[in-house]
Amino acid sequence: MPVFLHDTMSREKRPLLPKPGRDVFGMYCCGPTVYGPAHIGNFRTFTVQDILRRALEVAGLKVKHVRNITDVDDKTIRGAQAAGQTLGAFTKTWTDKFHADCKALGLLPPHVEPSAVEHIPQQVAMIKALVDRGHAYVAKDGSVYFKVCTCPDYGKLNHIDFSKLETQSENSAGEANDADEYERESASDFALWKSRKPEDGANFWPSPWGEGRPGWHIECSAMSLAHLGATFDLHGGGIDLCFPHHENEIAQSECATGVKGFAAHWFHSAHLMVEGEKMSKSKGNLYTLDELVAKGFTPMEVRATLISGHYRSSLNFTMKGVDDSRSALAKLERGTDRLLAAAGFTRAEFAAPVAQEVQTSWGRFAKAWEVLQDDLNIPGCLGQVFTVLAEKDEPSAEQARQDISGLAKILFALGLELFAAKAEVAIPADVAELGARRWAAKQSKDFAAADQLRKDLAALGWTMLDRKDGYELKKS
RNA sequence: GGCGCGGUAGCCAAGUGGUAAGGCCGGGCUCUGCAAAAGCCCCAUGCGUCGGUUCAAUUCCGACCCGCGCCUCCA
Repeated sequence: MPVFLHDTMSREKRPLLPKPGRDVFGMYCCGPTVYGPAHIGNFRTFTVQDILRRALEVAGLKVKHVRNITDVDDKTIRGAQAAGQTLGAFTKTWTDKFHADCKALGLLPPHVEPSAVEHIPQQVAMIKALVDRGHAYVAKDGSVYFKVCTCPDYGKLNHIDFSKLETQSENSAGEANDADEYERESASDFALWKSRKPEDGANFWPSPWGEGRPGWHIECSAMSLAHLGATFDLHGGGIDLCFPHHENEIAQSECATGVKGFAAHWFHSAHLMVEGEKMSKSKGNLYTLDELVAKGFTPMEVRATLISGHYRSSLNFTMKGVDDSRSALAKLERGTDRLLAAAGFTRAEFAAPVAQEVQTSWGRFAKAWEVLQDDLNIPGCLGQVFTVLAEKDEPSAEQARQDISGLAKILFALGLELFAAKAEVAIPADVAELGARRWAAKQSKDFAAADQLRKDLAALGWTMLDRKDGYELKKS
């Protein structure tokens, strides 16, 4: 059975399969603008996309996952100038940081990660096609704009009838939407090519219309065309990109290639709230992965938190939520350990299946997989996993082996890596000594002394956990 | 105004026309010198409000209340 997913354009849940005659499922996801560290809101979207890709692979599809790097726009140019760096050096710094964060969060690298700067000739070619076909015009200053009124079905993704729409007098940022100011014929028209301005510094490229740089929307159209063709299977991004970015992509691509059906399926994920509030710079709640790690959370705990809600619902990210995820992951590990013991396997034998390998057995986790396949219901899937792990009857070794096969695939699809080596917390010498003395006191049944030493340890912020044949010191 | 999303226990969060998964927290028990850890058990007669359809609605329909998103470059 294929994976079913809600499609933004048709507003229906539809099966995900490659186009007839193709054997690879092509998916394009709008990637980060590399002008600073990505925040957890960005990573929610990328994590959900990662799980979709993993689930498709577990389902047996060959997937080509393309996710771009936006490395030229207002923010990257301004950032590079503020840092006194070239655009390339500046964006490389943040691209590297993005990759490091992705790896920590267990995101599989996309199969292709195109850079906008490296696809400027393709963008120019696409703009030229739009001009030649009468879908774009050149303004006095050499900028090129897409002429929305030449695209009759513009608005089809967002179900907006643009011919009837009154243009707003200002945008969401409170700035005037003044067509004249931008030399546009209509306020709905958008820039394909921006003529060179002094503040762009060294960041300009040649074009038939003079020096300048590409507009934002055209990047994704050109890169998806270059790597997936005029039509492909799925296009994803955060819900905020639905309009205008994705609407514009459709218009540009379909008008430039003359081929309708740009993306067969549109996949949008909802936004993250933080502690009940919308994330914003002014509120200072744009957490980065580093900030959460500094608070003592592991990236895997952050990942588990980011997927604790359905992708189409906004999720309230809280520190308590990450704490909850920590406890839940620990419970998942204990349950997995029990199952491994019942199957006669070691942790080392519990490896994630290679992506292309399709094992036949789901064991008791068939239901969990079924739930995940239904519009990527991650919380429902995890609920099923816990339900099975909590079942009373001890499974037979054979049953447990089948279960392990299913569980490994589920956890691979979710990208949840268990049993990661915990960071060793250095134990100060004085704490270690108190611990040793308490253990000795306990062994000699001097419980009064042992209790006092436990209190001393607590005063230093440490907890002592007694085992049968030893003890463990943990920071409390 | 246009186009959408959502309101389920203390917190988070699935789901269904036939009587509410799961996680966290909390409580109880077992184990234990103590403390933990672990295991077991308990924890919504209720799913924003009011109507309607139905043998039956949290689930469908309508109205209303509340929260949220996008509407020109924010994942």
